Amino acid sequence: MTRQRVTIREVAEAAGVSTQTVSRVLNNRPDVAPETFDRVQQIIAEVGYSPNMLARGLTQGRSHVLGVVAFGVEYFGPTRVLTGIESQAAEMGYSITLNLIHRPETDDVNGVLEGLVSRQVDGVLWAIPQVGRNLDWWPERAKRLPTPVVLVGGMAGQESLPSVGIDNRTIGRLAAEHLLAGGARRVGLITGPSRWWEAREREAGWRETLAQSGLDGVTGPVVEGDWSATSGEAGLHQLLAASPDIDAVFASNDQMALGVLHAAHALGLRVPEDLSVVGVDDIAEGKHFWPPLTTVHQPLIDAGIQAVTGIDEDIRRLAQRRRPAEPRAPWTMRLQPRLIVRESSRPPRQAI
Amino acid sequence: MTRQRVTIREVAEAAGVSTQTVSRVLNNRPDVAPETFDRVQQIIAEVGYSPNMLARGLTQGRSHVLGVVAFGVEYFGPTRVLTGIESQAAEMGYSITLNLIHRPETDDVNGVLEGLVSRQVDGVLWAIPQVGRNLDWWPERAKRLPTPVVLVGGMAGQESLPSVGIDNRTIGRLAAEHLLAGGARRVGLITGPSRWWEAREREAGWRETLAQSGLDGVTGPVVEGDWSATSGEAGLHQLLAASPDIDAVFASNDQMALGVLHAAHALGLRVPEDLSVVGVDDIAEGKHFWPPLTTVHQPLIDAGIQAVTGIDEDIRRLAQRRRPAEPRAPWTMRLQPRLIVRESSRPPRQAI
DNA sequence: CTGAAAGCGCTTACAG
DNA sequence: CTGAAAGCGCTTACAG
Repeated sequence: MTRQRVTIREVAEAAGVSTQTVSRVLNNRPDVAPETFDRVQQIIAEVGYSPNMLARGLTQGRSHVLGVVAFGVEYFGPTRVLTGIESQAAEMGYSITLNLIHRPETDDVNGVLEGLVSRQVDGVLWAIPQVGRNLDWWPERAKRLPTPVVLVGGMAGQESLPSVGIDNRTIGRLAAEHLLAGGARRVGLITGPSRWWEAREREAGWRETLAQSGLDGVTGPVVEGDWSATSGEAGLHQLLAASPDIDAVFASNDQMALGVLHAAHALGLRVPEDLSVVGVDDIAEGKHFWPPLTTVHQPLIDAGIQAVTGIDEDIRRLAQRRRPAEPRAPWTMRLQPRLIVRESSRPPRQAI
Repeated sequence: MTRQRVTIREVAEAAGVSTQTVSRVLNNRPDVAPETFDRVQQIIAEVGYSPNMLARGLTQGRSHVLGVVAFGVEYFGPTRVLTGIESQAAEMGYSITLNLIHRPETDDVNGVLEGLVSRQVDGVLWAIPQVGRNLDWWPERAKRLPTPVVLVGGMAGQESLPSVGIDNRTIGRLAAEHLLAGGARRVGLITGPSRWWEAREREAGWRETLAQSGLDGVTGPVVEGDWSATSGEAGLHQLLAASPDIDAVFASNDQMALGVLHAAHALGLRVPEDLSVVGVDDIAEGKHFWPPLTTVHQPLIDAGIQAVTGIDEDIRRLAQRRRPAEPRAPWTMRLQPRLIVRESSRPPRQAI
């Protein structure tokens, strides 16, 4: 931990050139004599020089850092998004600085934005779910930020800001269609917290699809969980209390679906014979639940990748146009979920 | 996205003072007249000034950034460690820059170190598991780094580098003791990959404890998994093939334990009556497995917190002593795991 | 193809 | 208590 950091100046002296020639080599500029280029590069390797990105950032006015603000990292979704962001960022030459928010609705977020601006990040990736009105102020706030912002994750409803999200309504639709195809006549729902936009969208997709089926009474009771397995477990009890004849349950995530499976076992209900169960997320464990869980997969890694690709484009545009810089128009990318059929749900019946 | 960034100079002009007076206010120096202080601070608020950390870092020679290198973030362990690191870092005024490594044994890691040095991080938190010989070169490499390094996570064996880890041997011991107390007479093991130091330590603790029991034949067969539930499922089959009379299984993580539960159901084995199962990690879902999983909890969030606290201390020491800077002696912190008894294992028998 | 000068936005001694 | 000067390590025009 004791090595003295070597600067461009020492490299220049050792090579017998000026510092900006070294700088040219560092940045792979074409206008350097081949011999000079090689000599400098050799010295760089010899002395183990590596450029000071702080200094570079200061002169260039960009840090090559992306600020990522994410909702925890203990949940499946955020983790996937972050994985996509990190790998794509590395790919494109960005570092990321990570801030974790644990209560998406109430945590003060101005402080972290300040911090990111202070650090001169080139762009901000906002991977916080829309809960209550926690995104209402965003368009206004974003305008006063000196960098592009991209919303990423579940929300795809923000028309006024660049965003990449998942089509949550289709998630509900896929689940309901699958349940109907398996012969369900009364489908209960365990939704996520109603303040969560994603939860409401999934519910809406579920509700629309069941209504369109024309089957009488197929839309069963709805109870609100908190995404935890424990709430899914309690949820099944409530559902059965409200409507003992339900033969299928859509849980708005896999954890709650796990709770449902657990409760069903405890009650002696057979899954899927007595009760079909569908979750959302496609967590790795789902394949090994008992029985293996049918679920709806969200392409969240992709969402992370697309968000980085998109913000990079925004950053470049901003850098090109001289002041006054104009961002490109808000863009939205909505990725499609995919049904994964396993054994917790009755298989589609053959058409007669 | 268009606001012009305001600098210390403009604040100084607006306040009618010099830039270093503004700097003093920014850094809460005592030697400023109260009226001046207030006036400057008001202007700062008015114009929405926030300091450029790149410039500050350049002059101060420290970035207030911690470089975190972690093994993925799709697994439970790394996620917990990262959560601890992030919260403690925020608490202590550090930002973190995150690099993810997906293959801990083979991925080239020099590039990410270079990158961190370039970014002038104040310290490096290395949260990569010890697999094969991937840590052998570390002590040598660390010496040539200009910043402190702390190893964090499972490994606590590195005497030559500061580190905070979990006592993995005790994990194996706790599991084996619990199984013995429940009356197990033949205990199989599904271990993690043998190239993983953590897996070997857990196995050693398990083996020692069983041997010390003096019970003949209590040490059952060992099969090697890859941490996945799928490998746990296959593992139980192999274990039974090798020794049909096993009445307990220790799985080296909860995912593999889940696979064991799955396979046991499929085979019609009752858990825990026919087979006691114990895992490691205490993942959130474990409570809702069927039956709820007995496991060994690792204080990984704490490990992350302690790592940040420790490296902060190292950073401060390094900053105080003028060159030649001497790091404090390598320190090691080993945190203790904790058994969580649920229903997948037979309860301890009463002493006669 | 290469270098002398200026500057990015701060902080650190050094005067007063 | 406050300011003029220098410098952190680079890059960006500008000359030649």
